[in-house]
Amino acid sequence: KINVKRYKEQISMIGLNYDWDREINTTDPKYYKWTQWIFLQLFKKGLAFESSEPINWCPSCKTGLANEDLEDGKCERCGTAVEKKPIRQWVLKIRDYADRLLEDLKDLNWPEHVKESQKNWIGKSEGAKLWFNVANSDEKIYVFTTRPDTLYGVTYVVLAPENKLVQSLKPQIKNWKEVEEYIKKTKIKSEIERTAESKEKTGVRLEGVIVKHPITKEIIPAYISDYVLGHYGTGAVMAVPAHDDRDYAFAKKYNLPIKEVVIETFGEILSEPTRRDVVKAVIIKGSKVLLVNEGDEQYSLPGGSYELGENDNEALSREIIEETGYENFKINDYLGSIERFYRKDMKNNTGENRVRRVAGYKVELLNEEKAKIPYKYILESKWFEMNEAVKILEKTDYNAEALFIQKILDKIYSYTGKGIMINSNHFDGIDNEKAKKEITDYAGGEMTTTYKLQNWVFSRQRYWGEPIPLIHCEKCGVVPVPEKDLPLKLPKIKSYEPTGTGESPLSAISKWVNTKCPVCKGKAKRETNTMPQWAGSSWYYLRYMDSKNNKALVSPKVEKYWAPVDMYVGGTEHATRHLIYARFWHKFLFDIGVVSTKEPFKQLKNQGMVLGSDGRKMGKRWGNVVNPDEVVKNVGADTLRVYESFMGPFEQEISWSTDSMVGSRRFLDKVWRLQDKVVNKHVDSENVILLLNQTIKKVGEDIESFNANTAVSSMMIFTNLLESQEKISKNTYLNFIKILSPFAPHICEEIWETLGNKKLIVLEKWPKYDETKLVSSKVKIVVQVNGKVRSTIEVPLDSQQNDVESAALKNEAVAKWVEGKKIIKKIFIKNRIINFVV
RNA sequence: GCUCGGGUGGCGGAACUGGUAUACGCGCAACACUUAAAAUGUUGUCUAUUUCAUAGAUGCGGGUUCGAUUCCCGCCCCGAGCACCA
Repeated sequence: KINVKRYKEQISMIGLNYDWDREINTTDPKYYKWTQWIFLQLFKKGLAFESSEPINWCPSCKTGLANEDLEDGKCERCGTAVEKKPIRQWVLKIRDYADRLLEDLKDLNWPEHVKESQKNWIGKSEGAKLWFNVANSDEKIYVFTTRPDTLYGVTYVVLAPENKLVQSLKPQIKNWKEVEEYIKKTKIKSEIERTAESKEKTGVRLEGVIVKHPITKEIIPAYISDYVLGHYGTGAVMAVPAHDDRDYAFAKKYNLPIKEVVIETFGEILSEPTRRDVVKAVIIKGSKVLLVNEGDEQYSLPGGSYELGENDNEALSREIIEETGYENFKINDYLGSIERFYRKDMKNNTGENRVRRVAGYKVELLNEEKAKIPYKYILESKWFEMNEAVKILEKTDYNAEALFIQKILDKIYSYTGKGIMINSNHFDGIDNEKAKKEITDYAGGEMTTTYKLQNWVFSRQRYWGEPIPLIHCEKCGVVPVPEKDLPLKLPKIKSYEPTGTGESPLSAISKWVNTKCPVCKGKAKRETNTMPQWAGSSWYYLRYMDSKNNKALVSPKVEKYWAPVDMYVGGTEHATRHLIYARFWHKFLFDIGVVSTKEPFKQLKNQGMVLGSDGRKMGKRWGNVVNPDEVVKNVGADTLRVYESFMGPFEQEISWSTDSMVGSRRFLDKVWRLQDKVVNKHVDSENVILLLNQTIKKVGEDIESFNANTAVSSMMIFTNLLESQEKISKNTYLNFIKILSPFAPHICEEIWETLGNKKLIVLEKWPKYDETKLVSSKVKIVVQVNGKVRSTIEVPLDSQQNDVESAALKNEAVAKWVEGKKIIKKIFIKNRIINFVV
């Protein structure tokens, strides 16, 4: 109460006012009655459920937290690293609204980055659900994948350590001890540790678990690894090392097979090409790579086509020796294949339409010894820096081969792009995008959608918070508190300390906890968890519309009149918290007919924070807080208001600068002194009349578009003009005072009264500007020669091209540049510019 | 790594739809008023040069155009969001 009072005082001190009749307080039982009412509606619609899954637990605050309450895996309030702990809790099914929350973003007039944040947070991902059978078991391993097209490339499956399936498979797991240990180790790792170690993959094979590939029926191994997350998708993945970086890293570490099923294609796909497959070597020496000269300024990687019966290694070894002469090398990583189409008419072609499957290998040169007698196919070879070689190859017919070098440079060996299918039976040759659905169908899976958005952990084990209005009855189970009994108030209590056991402090108040079941009148206990701080703020804007209504949270008639909120201003930190929760509740209230709009806030703006003069967030920590009381005392409330308006764009963070503030004070002093020039009857010059009308227009528009800084700037310009006048008409001055009054209400009221007005200036209407007096009868025209400004001339408004031209050419500064030259072209834009091209 | 913003004087920042870049304010300098200071006013203040002028500057490099802070392509830097999301 003390804080509210103080805050109101400060607000009033700087001349801001609100309709305090509508004031609300989310902690007032009269208000939270309706917060509880909304919860009951959610409960009745099955959107609130009890769960005891592991959730984020802050050991310092001793309470569970929602995902949205974390920052980098730490508690947003105290910065403590959260743990995963199974706690009985109430959860809201915000996920059921994920699609609508995403879809309806499109029509909102919100800052792009806020929409983007919400989009990321919701994290919609389309793919397929597939399953793998486990031999000698009824269990199936379900996986979610966005790449069902790569199903033939699966060489193992991985379960999240926390996946329940691991427990069900226990009888078959021969190395249970090892597996159990790994699960334990994962559990104690905090979320941050788990992601921090992302480079090095770890895991344990589930020995004895025989998994069958759904199509090929091949037996593949199963692993658990913490690179698979329990709470996303199905908590299990099919691993395709050839087409996923993470699977590749894991496969390399545990020596698992890598099977390529999608390859990139180059060139246009031809009908009836001749096939001639080749194998190519990326021979590395330090940061350099060897290219061979194919003649005609064409370079390529060494290598060539297979001879009868040769496998990749044999063909490659032979080709390297033949083309480069090097004899001692080791063939290392397979770099994947590509398919390259060569048309007849290409530079280095022998006259047939040809397709080549090009397989690449990384080759290590052991020493630079060459064969004594050169082979007849030997080519001139040359070492290049790898990134240089990429550029050279890209200019040749062999451009596709640059990809192999790029893979080494990027250190990424899996291919995640588009292409055509290979090694996939009858799906070979088709486009991988097309294969997604076809292979899913063939494997008996289904296309599905997953979200990153987690359901909302809605209960807290704190005292402060709205009690969740539910009753646990021994016979009837969970029963809602009857609506007529709302609000369910918090009991008075001595100790607010959290218990730390995962139970709220309320659980210790037996008088409050023990109650009767509203259904069977038998023994029952109250729910002791409370709601998070977000609950009351998720709908408060609706209560402003009808703050005193005790029959409904808002009457439909009133809601129809006011809603939705036209302009909502808040900090950017609300992007993935309050603004998601409020949208969710609003949509729910829409579904049950309480509100008439799908979205709560039509337009959103993020105000930029005023930072300390050191550029840091104001706070005790840095001792850089600017106290408004002091500022008002020193320079006045109006100066503070003008300065804050003028300092910069509304949405931008700006450092406070007491030094710059004097400009605003000087401006107001000037305005004050202008009173001395005011004369009752005076005809202002055309300049003054024009600028007055322009300024009225601009300030009005700037206020609407939140550009207070340019509004103030234009008023300063006008003031400067008035200052240069001997006399000013009272009418002009008073019109100006009217438009200044929202920025500097105190001084303007004073001037208004001094000049003989009886009523307050705030009651005055916004002045109208005269459309006919916005533009001068003469305009300045910029004269350019070859696009360079050479002079400006003054001509009557709306002068025709001919008149402007002759006037411009008479101008000395222009004539100088045009003299003796031929004018090729003239560009004329009315009232703006004339440009001679010579 | 992906996505979204942004980069303009010594500083805060302005510039409509491609049409005089640097408005307005701060700071700084000189001058006027004053015994002096403050306050106020006047003038100047992007850079270089040969300073009545010319040339070059809106993160860097290209392009389109008579003309680009504005549009297109490639890069660099800063801020924000997400991040082993299968």
